[in-house]
Amino acid sequence: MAVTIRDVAREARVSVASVSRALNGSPAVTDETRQRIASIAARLRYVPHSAARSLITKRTQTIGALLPDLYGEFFSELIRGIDLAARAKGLHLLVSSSHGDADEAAAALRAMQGRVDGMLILSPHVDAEFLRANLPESTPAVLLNSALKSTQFDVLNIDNYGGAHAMTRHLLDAGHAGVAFIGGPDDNFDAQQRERGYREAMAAFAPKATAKIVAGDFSEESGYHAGRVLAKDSKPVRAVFAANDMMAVGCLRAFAEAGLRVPQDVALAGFDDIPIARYITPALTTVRVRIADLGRSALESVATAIEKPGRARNAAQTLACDVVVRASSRDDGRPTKPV
Amino acid sequence: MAVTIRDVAREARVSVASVSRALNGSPAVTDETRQRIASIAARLRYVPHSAARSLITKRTQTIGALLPDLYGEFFSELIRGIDLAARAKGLHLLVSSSHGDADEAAAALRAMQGRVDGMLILSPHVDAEFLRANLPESTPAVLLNSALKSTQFDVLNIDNYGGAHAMTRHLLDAGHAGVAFIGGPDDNFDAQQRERGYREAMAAFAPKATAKIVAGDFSEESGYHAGRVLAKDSKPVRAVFAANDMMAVGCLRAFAEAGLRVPQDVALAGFDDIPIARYITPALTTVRVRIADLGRSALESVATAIEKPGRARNAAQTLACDVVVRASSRDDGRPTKPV
DNA sequence: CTGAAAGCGCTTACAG
DNA sequence: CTGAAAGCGCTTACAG
Repeated sequence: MAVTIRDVAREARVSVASVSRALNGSPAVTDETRQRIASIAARLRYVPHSAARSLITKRTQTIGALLPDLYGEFFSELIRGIDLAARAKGLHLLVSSSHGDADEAAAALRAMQGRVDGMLILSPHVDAEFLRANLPESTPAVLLNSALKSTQFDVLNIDNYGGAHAMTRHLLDAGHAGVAFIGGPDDNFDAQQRERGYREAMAAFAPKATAKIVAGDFSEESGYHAGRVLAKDSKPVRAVFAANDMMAVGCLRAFAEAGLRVPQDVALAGFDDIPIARYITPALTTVRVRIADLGRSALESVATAIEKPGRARNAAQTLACDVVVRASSRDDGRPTKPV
Repeated sequence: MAVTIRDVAREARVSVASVSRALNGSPAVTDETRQRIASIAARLRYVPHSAARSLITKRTQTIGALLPDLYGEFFSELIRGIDLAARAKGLHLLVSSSHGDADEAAAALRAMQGRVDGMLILSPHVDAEFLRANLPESTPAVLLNSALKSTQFDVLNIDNYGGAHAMTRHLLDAGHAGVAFIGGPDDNFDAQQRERGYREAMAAFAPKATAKIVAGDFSEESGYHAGRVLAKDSKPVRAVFAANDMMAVGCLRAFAEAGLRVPQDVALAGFDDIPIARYITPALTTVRVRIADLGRSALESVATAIEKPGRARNAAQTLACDVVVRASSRDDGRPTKPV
């Protein structure tokens, strides 16, 4: 019922081989026959059967993306970047998201086997052991936001360190000598890098001040608790840098309850630039991550790995972040309405 | 290099036919051979070649999702619902998002042809004409949030009408006799349904009051302008219902500038329950849409359409919404901190 | 430049 | 219950 290459060949009075060559741009076809075949194929609305083609070419023209449950904005921005880049390269995108644990992620990864030419992997459950067990060595893959040092895969990270470093410096430059930090989960790669950025910026630009770190876990609630601790502190802090925006939101609430004004009494900053950041009062100074760029770069990296299987892997690449200054760290009398 | 069904057959000293039957659960195999074959296949890490299987079965076990650029949270929730349901059914998910115009959407739809067993389509660019031109009649498809009346496809909508109706009633019940409405884009299906819900609830529950509608276009900016108009009105309104949350956010800003307090002077409500809704001050009363449910239902509908090609289509199905009451419509002295 | 033929890795009537 | 064989729709050496 569906029209196949044989139908086109019959109609054009040529062999199926010629149809294949004409449609795939082989030079071994006269322009005239190519034209004729192309127009007949178009008239018949012929679409090559992708499975048949994959069977013989060993290519699916599809990239798989393995993603955990992610915050909405991050997820959609990432997919958007990946999707746009894939479209530009004529590649399809097979996604599997929402994996609660390592077993689910493993099952999803295995299920994609043979259906994709390469993989984009972003998952807290992924380590070297996991990949060895679930990803065939022959599958090109790019790891996103991973602590893994691999010679086998490309690794693409957000510049958590640089972003945190720059933000700490911004707060210090603004005259807030003592900057406290609210950390993220101990086992979280992003959190570790951000804390390191904070520590080193403090050591570099405020060598006399001591770094003050309160524990958190990226949740709003943990930010609230950290905020209460900081508000009660005997030596009041002049600036707080939370390792992510949600904790900054929680911290802000604690400060409000404690009667501390932001930014007049304390400056406050977060990390991620989630949409909420600009709508809370005061709008939150934060570090913006170029998520769509991350997705685009990742897609382009797998595409290259697929096209040139032998080439050397890049060292881990890192994507820049931007400091976004808003009212929460800007005590200059300007109104604190949404930016 | 990759292990095929022949390798398993050779190892198990049976024909490839038996391997196929054993692995696919055909009853025509002794339990003992099935066991032996299964364990050998596992040991060899055999994975059936999906293209080869698709070629013969005419099934890809894949659902395509065509999505426009969507607000982050909506997009990720929708994908999440679809993904979870697909996994439960052993189906893969091919996505194509971020289509700026009808041509891009058409190209994406055609590119998926032959790679999917069915389609989920959510796009403002899609109408009957578009589908006739770009979607083969034989492809099962479900339309999400579409005004289309189709006997060929299932249509799944959010209950915009019911949600707006319930919200209007809530505002009236709370004693705000005059409820004004900020509308969305004229050509937007959601916006139309929400406005209808507002009008009919007003007619039903406040027959003496006149419906007051200010135009908007779903942007924050348009909500801001509407808010300025309403604040200056000779007859001050007691409650404002914006057709989406972003406009409510803009309206809130205009009210703040005009010195109007929410909810003491005016109650305010939106629609969508975007994450920002609970973080602005005061937290916004709104209509929550069960987006993940929408995705799950849609996936299950295509799956059914694929399994039972002949069955009658459902009439357009509709998914319920919930009114979420927060501080912006609750002048009861409770603190207006985030809920 | 063009065609006949082999083969990619599966599934499934058809025999036995 | 099991196997030999055909065939799904393509691509690509191999001849000519």
